[in-house]
Amino acid sequence: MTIISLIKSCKHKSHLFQLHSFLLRSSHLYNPTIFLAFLSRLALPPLRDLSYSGRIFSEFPDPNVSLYNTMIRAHSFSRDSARKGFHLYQELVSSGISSNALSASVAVKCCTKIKSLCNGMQVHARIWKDGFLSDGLLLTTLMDFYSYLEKGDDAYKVFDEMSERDVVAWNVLITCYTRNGRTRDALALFDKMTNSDTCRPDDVTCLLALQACGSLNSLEWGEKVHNYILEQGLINARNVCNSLIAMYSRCGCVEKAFEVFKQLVDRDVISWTSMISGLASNGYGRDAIEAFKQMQREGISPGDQTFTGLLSACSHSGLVDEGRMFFQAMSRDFGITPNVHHYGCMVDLLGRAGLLHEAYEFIRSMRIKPDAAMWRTLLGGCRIHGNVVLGERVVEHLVELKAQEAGDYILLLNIYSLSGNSEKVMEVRKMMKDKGIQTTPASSTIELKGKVHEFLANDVSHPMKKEVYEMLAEINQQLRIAGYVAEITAELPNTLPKGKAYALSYHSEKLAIAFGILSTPPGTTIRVAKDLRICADCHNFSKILSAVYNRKLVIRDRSRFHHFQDGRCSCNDYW
DNA sequence: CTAGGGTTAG
Repeated sequence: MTIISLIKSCKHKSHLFQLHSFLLRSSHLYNPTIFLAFLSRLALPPLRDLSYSGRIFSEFPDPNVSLYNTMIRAHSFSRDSARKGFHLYQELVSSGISSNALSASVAVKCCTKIKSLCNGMQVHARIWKDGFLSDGLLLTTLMDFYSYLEKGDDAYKVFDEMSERDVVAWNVLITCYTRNGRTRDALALFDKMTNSDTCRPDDVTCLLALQACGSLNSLEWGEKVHNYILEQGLINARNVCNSLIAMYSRCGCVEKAFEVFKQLVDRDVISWTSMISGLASNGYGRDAIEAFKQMQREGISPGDQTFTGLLSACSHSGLVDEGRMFFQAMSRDFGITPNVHHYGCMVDLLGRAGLLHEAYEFIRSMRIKPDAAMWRTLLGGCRIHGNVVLGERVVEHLVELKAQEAGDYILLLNIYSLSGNSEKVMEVRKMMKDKGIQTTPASSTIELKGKVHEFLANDVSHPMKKEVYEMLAEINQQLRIAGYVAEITAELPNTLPKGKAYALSYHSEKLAIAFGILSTPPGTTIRVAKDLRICADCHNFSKILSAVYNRKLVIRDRSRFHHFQDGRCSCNDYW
């Protein structure tokens, strides 16, 4: 008994090693209970040592289920070892030792890590055979497995067949919805839980709901969840507060995010990172940098995502020198090796600032292989600065990666169009047609009374389409009086027979804005989220609209926010 | 016979 508590109290691997030789000498190690305690300490985090524990496990004369389970679990923590974990499970199953529900649970976990549907289904079949289907914990793991592999229907099926469902099972179901593009259903589920008396939302449920609100740009929903959190006294949970900060930031309300941040007493890296990223994406680059400095003064060390936020702050605000400095400091002073996101921010930073060749050289000098997203970022820079030569070269890289998408050709098209090369524009158009490149229409969403309305480019599906189009015509007229001229760029993928200017006025964001003007009283801020990048014309349109209609307008792009007010935009020339 | 397993925010 004392030996087991001794094992449990080991804080360092070296202590465990010392203990190991003692246990060997005193032959305590052949006691299965003691051996299990020792193995668990050595194989599981925080002291996890796979090779050492693997060796003593394989040397143990007659391993039992628990020892196997511990080893399988030990392998389930990382992608690299999870395959081995699954093999151990197979070994266990064929060894004649009877496996239990826990064995299946940790095996499923391994399958999730290696993303192997077929292995997971094998385990599922075994669970069925062994009659473990009444084990809630095991089924929750299984649900998470299907959800992670984007097999939503299979996850729902498991949920359906569960006899008892606790909060965690519900939470996994919500996660499954958000992961598989059913964000609105996730919120509906949250609602259902608040009204049920059997399964009330806990902190994790709230955090998942907030995540959904953030991705839908649904401020009203977010506030509703916030109220629920206050009512239930969940506001003291740090994970909930951190999610609130992220939600408000993602809805374009940095002020509210900051309020939550201020009231949070024990801020961790995630709190700071959320705040920094929120400030960054909303155009407060300098404040993001200040926050970063304050964070260090308070003794919180930054993580890799903190730098992603910080570098994107620099790129969105055009702070080139600062960005370069932080990028260097990151590995030099903080020991964080740059990842794709960091490199991407730097390419964006240099590209937006017009240092296109430097950006190109930067990509070539990277220690990782550039992915399509990286080249696309540079292509965006070429688009802003109208660099045809480099743009063509970048597209070649994308072709080489076999990753060209419709959006890439559209960007190239824009670049040609900007330089007035209409022949090339036609050529690209033809090429897209020949290659059969499908363009999915852009989408913009706007929330009204808790309901999210979606508009596509040239949309005719909305129930209020007639009013919306009439409103847009009226807005166009009003804006023209104020000097708005539709900018003819070739942004639109789907060319309509009636010509560009026509098509241009039916961009999805304009429809959403018209709907917003139509259905909210004057003075209400209009919040629109768009899945792609806002185009120059819509940007200009929004600027003038904010003055003429005296409205605040917040548009969330695929990467950032545009706050329009009094004829100006928060991002100035860096659109 | 013990113990040991599930969701989660940047």
